[in-house]
Amino acid sequence: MAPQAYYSIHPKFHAAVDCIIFGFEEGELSLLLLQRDFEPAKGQWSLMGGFVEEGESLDDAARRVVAELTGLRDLYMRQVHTYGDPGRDPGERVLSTAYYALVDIKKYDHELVKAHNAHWVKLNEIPHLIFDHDRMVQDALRFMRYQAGVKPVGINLLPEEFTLTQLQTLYEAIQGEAIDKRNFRKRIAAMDYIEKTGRIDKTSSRKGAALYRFNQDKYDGNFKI
Amino acid sequence: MAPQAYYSIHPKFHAAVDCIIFGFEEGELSLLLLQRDFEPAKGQWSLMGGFVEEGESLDDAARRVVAELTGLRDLYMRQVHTYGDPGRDPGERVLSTAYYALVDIKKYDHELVKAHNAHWVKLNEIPHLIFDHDRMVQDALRFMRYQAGVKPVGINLLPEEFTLTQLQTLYEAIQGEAIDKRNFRKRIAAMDYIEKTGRIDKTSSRKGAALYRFNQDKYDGNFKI
DNA sequence: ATTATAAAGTGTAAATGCAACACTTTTCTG
DNA sequence: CAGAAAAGTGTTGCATTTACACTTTATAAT
Repeated sequence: MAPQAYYSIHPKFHAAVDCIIFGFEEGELSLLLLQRDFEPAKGQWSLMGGFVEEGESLDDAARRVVAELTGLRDLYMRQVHTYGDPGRDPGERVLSTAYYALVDIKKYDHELVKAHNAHWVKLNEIPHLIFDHDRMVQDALRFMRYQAGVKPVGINLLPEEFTLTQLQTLYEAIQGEAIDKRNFRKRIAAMDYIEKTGRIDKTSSRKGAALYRFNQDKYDGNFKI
Repeated sequence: MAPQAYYSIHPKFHAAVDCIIFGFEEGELSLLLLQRDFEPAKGQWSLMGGFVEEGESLDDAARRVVAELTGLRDLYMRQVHTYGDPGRDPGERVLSTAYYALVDIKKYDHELVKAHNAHWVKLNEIPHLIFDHDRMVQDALRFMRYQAGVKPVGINLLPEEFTLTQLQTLYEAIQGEAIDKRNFRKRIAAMDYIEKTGRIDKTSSRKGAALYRFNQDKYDGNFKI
């Protein structure tokens, strides 16, 4: 039996990635969703997705797809799950791998987003999405929440410098419940990898709030030895 | 543009599942691994895997593949991750989704396992595996450990009735560290869904140890209001 | 029959971590 | 200069977790 025969008796499938793109604004989490002006499912809402190309890894495909919509590279992205039920895409059979991405909502490319007819939609205002995208969003949200409870991934949703109030509001949005300010600041103070920059943000209060930044090196250092 | 054209300009890929099959014996976790007497990579060690067929979901493919090797159905299985780097399979490009399965090591079909040249290998004696299967095992182990810390999935590795010593030894194997007996039993006592059967196991002690069983209904009930 | 053995089974006290809680400071605006 | 609006700051009680050692029971050996 020729070496290739081992593979060729088996079917092949389209492979896609679908991206759950999280942003944070006005104290709430939002997703960047497409109001599709293209087939299939034209007119309906969906996640941003795309097919995996030859020679492209799944991770690369997900990064490309997010960059096509937002113009942003080097985002924090994680694979969530792969959805493979026959019939999940009513057109042809497609295996789709969901990724979530965290973006600083101040930074995306507005032109690209407009060109794709995409919109930031607050978490509790999300419309029904096509195919199994609703479930993808649920799974991604659960996974992102879990990860945010374990490591400081949420910081990817904020600008490089942020106030403690912003950070707290973010974590309240992620967890979906209020956090005590003093307990929160105590916890942050114990994280030496969240450090004061010395700069002051005057945009949101008269008194001004200290700006902080995430120090990746110090964070990595906590796990050595 | 014909509806199909949307899909057909994109490449298709082989889709496989690879299964990390956990068992528990002699106080240690083991994996059921193949010593391959077939191509590709004949002679090397690998996970049990198989291609996804037409009309078959990923979950179904994983269940089928595990059943082909063990004869067991209705196992506790969870998707871990999908591996899609080009070149991860040196033959042709294959996207592979890893699943872990938990089996009661007393119950598998010895004939089938022998026919596949598969062997139970203790976790700390696992040889190098082909392709990216080493990484799959690491990812599956981490995920299984996490899940075992959150819900009582480990019970799927034990017979239906088990002693508290067996259960403790299992959790020590999963966590990789010793647990205090009195604290462990206190915690179990607080779980009303782990209940005494009234039967006694005399095989491992002169005194005899009470047998317990997992009550799925009571467990589910704990989450209703 | 007695004793030795081997695992099962059992409670308390200290320490740590987590949650609850309210007022002062600062600066700008009117 | 008075008021507003957000930033910033410690302590105490409660709950959870950890540390820790002896008794009980049935069988096997003598």
